[in-house]
Amino acid sequence: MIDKFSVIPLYYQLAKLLKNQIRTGELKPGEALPSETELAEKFEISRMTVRKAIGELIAQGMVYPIQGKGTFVSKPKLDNVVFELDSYNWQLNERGLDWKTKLLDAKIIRSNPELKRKFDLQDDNTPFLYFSTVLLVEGEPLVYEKKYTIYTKSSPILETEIKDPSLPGLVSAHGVEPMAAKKVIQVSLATEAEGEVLNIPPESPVFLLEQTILNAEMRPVGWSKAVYRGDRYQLTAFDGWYDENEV
Amino acid sequence: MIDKFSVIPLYYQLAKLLKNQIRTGELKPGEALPSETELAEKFEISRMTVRKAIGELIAQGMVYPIQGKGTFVSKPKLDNVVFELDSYNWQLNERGLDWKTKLLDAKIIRSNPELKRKFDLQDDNTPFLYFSTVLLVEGEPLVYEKKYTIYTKSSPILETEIKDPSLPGLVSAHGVEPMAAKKVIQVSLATEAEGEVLNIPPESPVFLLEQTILNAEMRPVGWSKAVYRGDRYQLTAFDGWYDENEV
DNA sequence: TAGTGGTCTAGACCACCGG
DNA sequence: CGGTGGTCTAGACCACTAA
Repeated sequence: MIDKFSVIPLYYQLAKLLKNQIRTGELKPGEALPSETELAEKFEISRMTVRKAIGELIAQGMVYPIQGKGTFVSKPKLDNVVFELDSYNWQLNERGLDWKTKLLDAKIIRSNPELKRKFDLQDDNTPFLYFSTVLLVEGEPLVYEKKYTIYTKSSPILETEIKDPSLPGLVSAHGVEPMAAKKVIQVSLATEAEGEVLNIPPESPVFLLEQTILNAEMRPVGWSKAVYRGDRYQLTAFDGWYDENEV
Repeated sequence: MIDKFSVIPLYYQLAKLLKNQIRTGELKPGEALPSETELAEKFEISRMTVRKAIGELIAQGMVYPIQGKGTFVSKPKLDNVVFELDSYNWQLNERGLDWKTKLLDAKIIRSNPELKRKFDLQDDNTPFLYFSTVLLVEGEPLVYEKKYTIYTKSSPILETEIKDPSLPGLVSAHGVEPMAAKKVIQVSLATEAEGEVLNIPPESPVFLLEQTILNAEMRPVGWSKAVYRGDRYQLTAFDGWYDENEV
């Protein structure tokens, strides 16, 4: 079952073997795997190698260990709700589509109550750098985004800031290293202005993506609100036990 | 720096130490970690223990190894787009909220073109089990769902099928073990009927979650379409480097 | 050639669980 | 108490990289 002279690592062979047993139902959810010692003896490999193999399964959530009892097969938990924003965005470069980010506006603005709240600030005079952009794919507007960062430098707006229009890029262009990001997606209806920019009727359903960039101290240093056309974007999730090398 | 007599595992102490160095900027993105041998000598622990510590960082995406060169600090990739469906759903049991799933309809139906397509079927006579439910939280309707599974058993609809109204639960109640699930989220506007069930005006923005359950052979065995109230649900994502024990 | 990470071994002791 | 997984060691050989 395991080829000790193969170039494929032993732990990898064993992991694949166990995964197959689980996927075919030879090992059913709730059942225990053979103990590490048993597996080591059966395949004539060291226990550490067995542990590395089982570690792979644990990392993938297919089994869970209980100290003093054994390692058990989990049920596929299909109630996971981890989604990826399916869009042209990720495939833009891969697909070779014609896309560009068009700059609509860029200016320095004073604080306002909403920004004060979003950035968790006390004073009222913090200047912000404001950008608004549209993502055009094949000439069609798909995303309308308004971005705000704290304006620390007193230098003029630079070319480089416009070249990387992503919010993390914008923040780091200002010398602040982004360390974390929080995003919230909601549904909404396009306003008149948004509809005009995105070339869709007002009241059309859209995704609303609010993004907050945090620095190492977990303080907000960037914030943006993006409107995604509902007719062009969707979120997808795929969960379960399957062999990545097969699918 | 590392307490060899602590109850805390050495690999865990070392992992935490390295994480801190990265988060504080002592080790910057692109820089190499000390080699495994160096770390082992410096802290007077075995190389295998060092490797286990670094393995944690690799799993978290904070560093990446290159054979023959070293292990390097990655940049925080904040363009990740992995969202969790934030809802009362997960907190229902934890929060002790009053919730229940109300069964609106349950019957056996014949195939139709849409189901034929979704289940990738040839013949036209496959019977389906159809359920429609509403999730009520604190008496308020939040989710309206229509579920379909292939009706294999000729037995009547059982109590147990109604007790676990989740789609995977429904499928497994029919003797088919669900192994994978595909979900797609879109935005939409509530229809007249949906608005009535959810107690919102028609044309309100809603999340539309389409779910397909697959068996071990990756064939569809369950399908559902759920309407989530847009004013009560949102998706959230949090990416970056932070210590899970601090946040 | 020297240094790196990748794999593997054959032990050891421990904490935990069940009978 | 014996069996389980959790940690740790001190070696070994390998493939890969760079000088």
